[in-house]
Amino acid sequence: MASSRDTNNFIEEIIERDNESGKYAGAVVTRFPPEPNGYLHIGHAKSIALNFGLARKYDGTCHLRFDDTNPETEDPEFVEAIKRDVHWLGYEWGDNLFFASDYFEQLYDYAVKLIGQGLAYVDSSSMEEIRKNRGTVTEPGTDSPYRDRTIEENLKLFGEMRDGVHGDGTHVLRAKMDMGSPNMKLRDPLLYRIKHASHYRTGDEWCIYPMYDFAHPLSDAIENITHSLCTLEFENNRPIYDWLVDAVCESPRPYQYEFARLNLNYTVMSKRKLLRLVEEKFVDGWDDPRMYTIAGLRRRGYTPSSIRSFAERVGVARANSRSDVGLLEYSIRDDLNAIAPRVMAVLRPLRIELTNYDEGKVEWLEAPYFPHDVPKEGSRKVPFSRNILIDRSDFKENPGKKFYRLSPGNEVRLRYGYVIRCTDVIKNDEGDVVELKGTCDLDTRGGDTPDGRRVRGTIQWVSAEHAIPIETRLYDRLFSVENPEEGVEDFTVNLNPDSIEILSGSVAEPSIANDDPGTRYQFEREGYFWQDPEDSSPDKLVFNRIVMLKDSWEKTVKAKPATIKPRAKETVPKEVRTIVDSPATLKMAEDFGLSVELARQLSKDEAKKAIFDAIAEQAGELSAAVANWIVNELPGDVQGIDNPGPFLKMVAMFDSGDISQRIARQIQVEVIESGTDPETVVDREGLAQISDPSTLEAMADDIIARNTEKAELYRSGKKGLIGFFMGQLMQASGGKANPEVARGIIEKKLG
RNA sequence: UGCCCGGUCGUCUAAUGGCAGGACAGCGGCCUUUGGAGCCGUCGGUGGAGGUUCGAAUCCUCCCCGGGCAACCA
Repeated sequence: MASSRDTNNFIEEIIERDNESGKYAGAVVTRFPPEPNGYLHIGHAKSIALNFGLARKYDGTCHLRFDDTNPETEDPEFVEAIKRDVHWLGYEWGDNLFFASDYFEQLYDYAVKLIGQGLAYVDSSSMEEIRKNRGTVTEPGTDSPYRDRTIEENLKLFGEMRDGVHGDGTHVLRAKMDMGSPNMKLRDPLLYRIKHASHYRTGDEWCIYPMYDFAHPLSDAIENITHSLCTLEFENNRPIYDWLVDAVCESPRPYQYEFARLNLNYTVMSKRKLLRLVEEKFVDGWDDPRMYTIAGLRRRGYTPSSIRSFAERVGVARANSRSDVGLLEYSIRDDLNAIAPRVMAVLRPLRIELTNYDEGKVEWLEAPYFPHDVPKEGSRKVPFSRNILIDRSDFKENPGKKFYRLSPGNEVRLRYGYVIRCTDVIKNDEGDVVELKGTCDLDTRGGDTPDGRRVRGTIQWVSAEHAIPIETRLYDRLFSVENPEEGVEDFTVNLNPDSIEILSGSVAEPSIANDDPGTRYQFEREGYFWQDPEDSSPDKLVFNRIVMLKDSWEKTVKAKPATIKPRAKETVPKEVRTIVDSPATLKMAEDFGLSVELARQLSKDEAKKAIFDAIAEQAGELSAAVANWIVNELPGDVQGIDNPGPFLKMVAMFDSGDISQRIARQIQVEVIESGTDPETVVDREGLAQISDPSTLEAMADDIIARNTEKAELYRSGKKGLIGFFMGQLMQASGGKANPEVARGIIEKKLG
């Protein structure tokens, strides 16, 4: 079976079909179209990876286009931030950096053209009137009184709008579509509005600005985009896209495809909610390492490649979904595991004095940067001395059964160091452990036990006199529930109060002083860390925890928190519905010998019922078979059957077993459309059904002989494999085998 | 309540009428100088009811559930 890596998502399927048909002569041009009004987040990263990834995969190009059509919210600061983020993620747009605002003149010309075609008009209604006339989801809208203005008048008014003679909100340009459309987006969508506002790129050159529905499709068309990918909420806008592009664009034209946006559990994703977190100081800015903005992830220490592989792993589909943030964490661990040097740091130090180790003595022990299973070289020396700092959590005065670390009287190995034993516990007046005393087995330098005794625990440590003080910042999920927005008025009530813990008294081994400040480490047994790019300095080293290590110890200790989610509630119909069939339906069933279900389905479908009604008489005894075929096998786009004779004959041939259903399906379009005698088609193509048992037996023998393992599996109980054998046989016979007979033979032979 | 879209292991995603597969998570084991990594195993799914078919996750009907749409935002 194919793995997820080499199966295509639905967009790749579309592209490959288009490449095969030569629709765009093999060209693939995508685009990432952000509006420069905020920072990019991990959801955008999915879209970026999709669009740029597709271009990369199909040897195409991906444009970076700023959709800057609303001067009131946009800012050049965001343009730079977005460019930086896209670039950081590892994608290049080369010369293909565009701005919708560069197309304003061209878009204006398109609008004029549309007016000239009678497809757009200037509406002078107020905002309230427009809103009122739009109707509701259940009621159609009503036409604007300005809808029938002459082309000349529209042209004049639109020109005046551009020239600034009208005030904000006095007129808009609308597409003349359909105020009665059940799709509300199509009720004469607005194309241009007047805004006497300065645009960050075009200044005061314009006082009318195009709306998304107008600018976006036409910008795609201008740039010769082939596949325009957006999120699901734009689905209802697609008809506008098609309408506009068809109106002004020659083929091959771009097409819009929608996919599901990324949602992550334990966080919020929308720009507005992220903005609230920043503005109300729940976090410390857009690049707070707890934020799933690109800037936040970058500062936290995520690598671009980890985000790309995350996007790859979540995939692309059309079903709304909420991905597990654990998958993102897996992605960064997976990435860093292979590249991050291991060093030792102690987050919450506890001193242990090794009373048998000479005071003032220092040994520099060899410590490899990578474990045996990471194929990378390198090592450094770490100092060992009488006073050692270990993590408080690695000592337990009353250890449980499965606690393998240090406890009074017991041994633990100091990684790359010695095996030590705890001899004394020193407490303060409050009874807190403040220091330990112990001994060091001098024969175990490097960690090996010459006598072969087993030491189960190994912990990290730092020599007290050589320790480098650092601050560590431990991040946890920003929200304490999977879906912060669910069931509450204000999502901020679900904020996790412990999403950050700052430890000012941590220490690290001295070797890190010589490293590049951008180094991502694994602090052994703690997690992946790197220096905070904003707050860390040589005087005060500050480390962010990028992600914890997977910890199966935590899990065994902590009583499983209630991860038990309420099981999907049973779906019981609110009321038991009784289907009441109309007398006409029952009569039809009676008259033609149809099952009630079949009659019901047939009467439900007007087009199919009409087809049946027209030929029912002629069908005679065959009427039930014909009705069945029409309901279940006739393609939905068949409008009518002009010449029913051949079609009836085909059904008869299927009914009598002359041809298989598969073959009948195969030839039905030709038979219906051209009225060819089905017998002619069958003879010409040699499609007669094979029902002769000896022929089929020979085929079955052959297939079974070539698939002995599968046959064995079948015999041992994997009955689903019958489908495999049937498929093989149908393929071998060109679809002509009588399936019923064939199945019987296979089942008998596989016994 | 109108229209549109969707519903496959706990999560994400394949299977395009023919073997329900993969990844993450979980569980168990092996290994281990990181309670990491790795390796092996395992648990686990087609929302429901009918219909068509030799055969349905896939096609048809009805029901249930979820999402989107009534900004001069995108």
